Amino acid sequence: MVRRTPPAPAPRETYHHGDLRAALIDATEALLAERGLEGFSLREVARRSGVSPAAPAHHFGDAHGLLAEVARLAFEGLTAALEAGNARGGSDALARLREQGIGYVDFAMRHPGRFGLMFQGELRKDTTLLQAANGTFGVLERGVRDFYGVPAGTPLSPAQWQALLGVWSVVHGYAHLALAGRFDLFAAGGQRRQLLQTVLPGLLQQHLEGLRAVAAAAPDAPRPAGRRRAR
Amino acid sequence: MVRRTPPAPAPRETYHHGDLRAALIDATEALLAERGLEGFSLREVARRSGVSPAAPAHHFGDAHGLLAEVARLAFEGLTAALEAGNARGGSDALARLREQGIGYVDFAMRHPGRFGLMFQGELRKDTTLLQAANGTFGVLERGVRDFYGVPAGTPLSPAQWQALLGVWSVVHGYAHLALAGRFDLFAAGGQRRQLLQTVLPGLLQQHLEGLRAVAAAAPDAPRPAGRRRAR
DNA sequence: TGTACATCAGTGAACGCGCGTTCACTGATGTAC
DNA sequence: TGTACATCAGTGAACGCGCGTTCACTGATGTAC
Repeated sequence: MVRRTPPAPAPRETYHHGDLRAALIDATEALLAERGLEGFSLREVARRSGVSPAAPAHHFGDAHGLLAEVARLAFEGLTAALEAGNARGGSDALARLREQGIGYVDFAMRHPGRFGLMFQGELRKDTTLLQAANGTFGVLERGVRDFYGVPAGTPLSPAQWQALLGVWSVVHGYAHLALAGRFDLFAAGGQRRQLLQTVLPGLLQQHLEGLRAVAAAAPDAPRPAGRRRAR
Repeated sequence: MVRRTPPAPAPRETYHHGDLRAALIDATEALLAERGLEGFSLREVARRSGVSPAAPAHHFGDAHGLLAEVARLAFEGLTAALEAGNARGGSDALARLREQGIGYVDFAMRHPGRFGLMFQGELRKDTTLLQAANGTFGVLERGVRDFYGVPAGTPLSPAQWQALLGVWSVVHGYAHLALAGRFDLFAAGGQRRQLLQTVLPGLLQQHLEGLRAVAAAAPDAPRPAGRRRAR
């Protein structure tokens, strides 16, 4: 919608780019992070990659193809971040879930362009991306199952659904508000990274302890998981 | 980015529209809800309002002016929703905070176009809108102060900051995920409204009870608020 | 109640622009022999 | 090791399109007298 003067394109010495595919993806992520999906354009991405507007077609077909690939990388990356968090949590189920949550927010902060794309745009209708999404959020679900000791296949109780949606909501909301700059009121610039590192873990820990109390009290959640092996 | 054939414009009998200003705002919200900010165009809004592309300029100056007005309404509406929730909560500080949270999510579900606009786009640089945002989220902050019995002016303790960011995150994340269709895995179509009505209150209640426990334990939070008059 | 006229709200054609995509092309790379 | 040639990766001009905004205009409304 808004017009801007394009930044100077980077001239190139060789005819072939070398790694245009990766450059286009990087430029897309940067552009999305700067201007959001409404500021995205294939020509601008080509410009930033120092390449003619027709070049991207050789790698991604069309604009949708490029965005779909960035979205695919987003789900792949978030899945990896959640699984790494889970591993980092060690032998305590609550710690594993907490570290998944920290991984979720950390991924969003490191890849704002990718993260935003997962939750907006028409890519939501793409069935392969829907499957990727299910895979990603399935890691969180397994974390909650792990926490409550509910094996795959067994349906979750209402209180356990509530726990899953709650953990997801709290980390997602934190990430989205932080990226939208809504925490800037409380901490400007460099302080924000510190906010992430100090406030979030405590906040999550507290939230999760609430889940443990519920698990202990609820008749439909047979046992709070306590200490078990990491997956 | 994507081109679509425009829906048939609604023809009009009279030369003057009657209430074009309101019609443009409604059309903008609907368009934002359908296609997001990247699908917004002033011409499409004019088309849907059955009016020539030049007509909106008489009411809003330019495209930015129209979006800014919708954003202003968004902050005004969310402020009202939070305050109504607070009043609905009655004499219990925890209930007041919980009802604020339910109001937050309910507003988002009823006005997806407005809600999205508050957290994306370049309107974030507009200083009057920033003030409106501070006013809106200040209601949440007052709710937390109320809960912990911390008068305005007194700085919040770290644990109380954590509580504020946590409540905000959980309701915001819930709203954003629900609007992004990410809960569709668990509940399709009509069930989603039910999900809102049953899962969210329990989830919030549980989260808030965690905050109460912290308040009772932490030395920097002098007293859990218990029962006090609603503001 | 009627009339002159200022003001307001909308028209529709026109403008220049950036966009996505196409096309015939060309430079560079790699492979078969 | 050298050469012919297919394949690959990028060019740049061109296309048609929808966009936001402008402009001179006109129909409708409301107000002064």
